[in-house]
Amino acid sequence: MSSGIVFPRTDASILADDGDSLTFCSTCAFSQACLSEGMDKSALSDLHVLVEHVGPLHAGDHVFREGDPFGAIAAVRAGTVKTYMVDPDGREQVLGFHLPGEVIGLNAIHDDRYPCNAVALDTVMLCRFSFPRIALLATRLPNLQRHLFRLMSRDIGVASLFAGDHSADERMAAFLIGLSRRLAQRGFSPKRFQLTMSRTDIANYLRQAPETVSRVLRRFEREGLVSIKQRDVEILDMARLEAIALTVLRH
Amino acid sequence: MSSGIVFPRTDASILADDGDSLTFCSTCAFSQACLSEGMDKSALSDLHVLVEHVGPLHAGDHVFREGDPFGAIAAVRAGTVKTYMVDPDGREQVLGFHLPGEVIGLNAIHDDRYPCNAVALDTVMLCRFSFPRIALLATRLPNLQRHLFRLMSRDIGVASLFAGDHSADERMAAFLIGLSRRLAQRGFSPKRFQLTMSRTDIANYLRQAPETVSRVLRRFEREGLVSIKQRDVEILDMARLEAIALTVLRH
DNA sequence: CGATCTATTGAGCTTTGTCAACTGCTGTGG
DNA sequence: CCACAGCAGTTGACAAAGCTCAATAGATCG
Repeated sequence: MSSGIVFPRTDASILADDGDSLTFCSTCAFSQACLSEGMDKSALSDLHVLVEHVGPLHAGDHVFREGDPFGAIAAVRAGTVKTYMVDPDGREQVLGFHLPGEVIGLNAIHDDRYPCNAVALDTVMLCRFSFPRIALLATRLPNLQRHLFRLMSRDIGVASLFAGDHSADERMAAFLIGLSRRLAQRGFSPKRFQLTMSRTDIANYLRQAPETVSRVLRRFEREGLVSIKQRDVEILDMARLEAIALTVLRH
Repeated sequence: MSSGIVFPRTDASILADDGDSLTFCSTCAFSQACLSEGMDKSALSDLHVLVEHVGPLHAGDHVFREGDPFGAIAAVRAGTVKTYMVDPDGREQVLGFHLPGEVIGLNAIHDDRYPCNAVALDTVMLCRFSFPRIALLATRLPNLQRHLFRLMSRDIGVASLFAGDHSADERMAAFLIGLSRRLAQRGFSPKRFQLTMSRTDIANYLRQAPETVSRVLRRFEREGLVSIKQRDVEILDMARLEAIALTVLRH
């Protein structure tokens, strides 16, 4: 990391938790969410029995590939995972970027195969949960069932956010604000963060040409909305950026 | 209906089932799906206790509105339901069209409110399922839980289908093929059907101007792919239409 | 049978994509 | 340590897909 910005994602204190994480796993998405939804400690320990800690994966390593038989969902503990499909012409379609605390693989339940690829963009740590086992456990733990339903329900909505027809500016603003909020939710700085994905990936995700992404970012910078050095982003005018993103994000 | 085409959707024999439907409900989405997934008859009767049959609703009637407290999901038994959101500028965004056999409201679980509006486009019959009750039942009936997970998982994928950047032709072809396949799945003709939604709604759903929709449809007609009289569609060259739709639908 | 709404068609324009050139990192090997 | 290769990102000029505006045609419903 060449700049002076410190990114908690790679903070040693989080990685150092690993030793204890099988028994407590303080950074695991499920544990945190389940606790906050009132699940008791004994239920949590049930949950941890079926957790498999995976990683570290390195940039380019795949978590799963399109067509693989579905067996498990995974919570991202550290790093960024990109999900994408390859269309019949061989063109890549980026479906999403998944940050610490987020769960991938929920769209594979339907036909028991992963419908997309998932690849690490940087150093990634995961918790894998066998789906058959977590589903079985969910019949005994209504709060866990509820949590799973809510996770899936949210993904339905998220998928339709960027489906609207919005201008390049609106999409980019929404992308940056979205990242900022999701990072903030996990305790990272909402104003300064790193883009772990290439411009090409961002462009693909936003359904634009990489050139358009580049132009919009530079214009945002000229207008004093953000400061961008390579992949390091600083949001300078959150309010104005949020205003641009409003039609996409809706709040 | 002015043309000579008969549309099973409005066929008297289906509507006439209504009297018996509370006890057997042969057209109910859940019943059929659950049966086909190996759920036994006694489980089904449990399910039917918590079903509330709603309808007929008429064109323009709302099933639920954005912000309403979430209480139930609903399976469409007859007719078409359109889901849409209204963005901060007051512009409508069509999220989807829901045909007989399809379930709406799954995206409301996450924050206990419906995130969108649902309105009948024609005469609509519904089965409403109290979600708290069906979730509770699902803890006793693993097949029901499984069915719910699969329904939600599928919706995640569907939402991202039209998110790609595709040409007007590809989107329209995918829209028509998609309708055709979904109707076929429920026993309707895959070659002849009615567009229950306006051109404006189609355009909005496909993120295009109504004029573009009109032009593409007319061109498809000139090229011998389809025949369109008002809202009655006949697919003349399924193979070629599917080929155009391929990059969107992926199979 | 007119009023109104929906759909179609044409003309011009805007946004964004495409193509091409160039810059500047990063990493490797001499 | 520097030179060079290779890739990611930026910038400019141009093209094209699709949008907007405007006018017309057709359908529906009282």
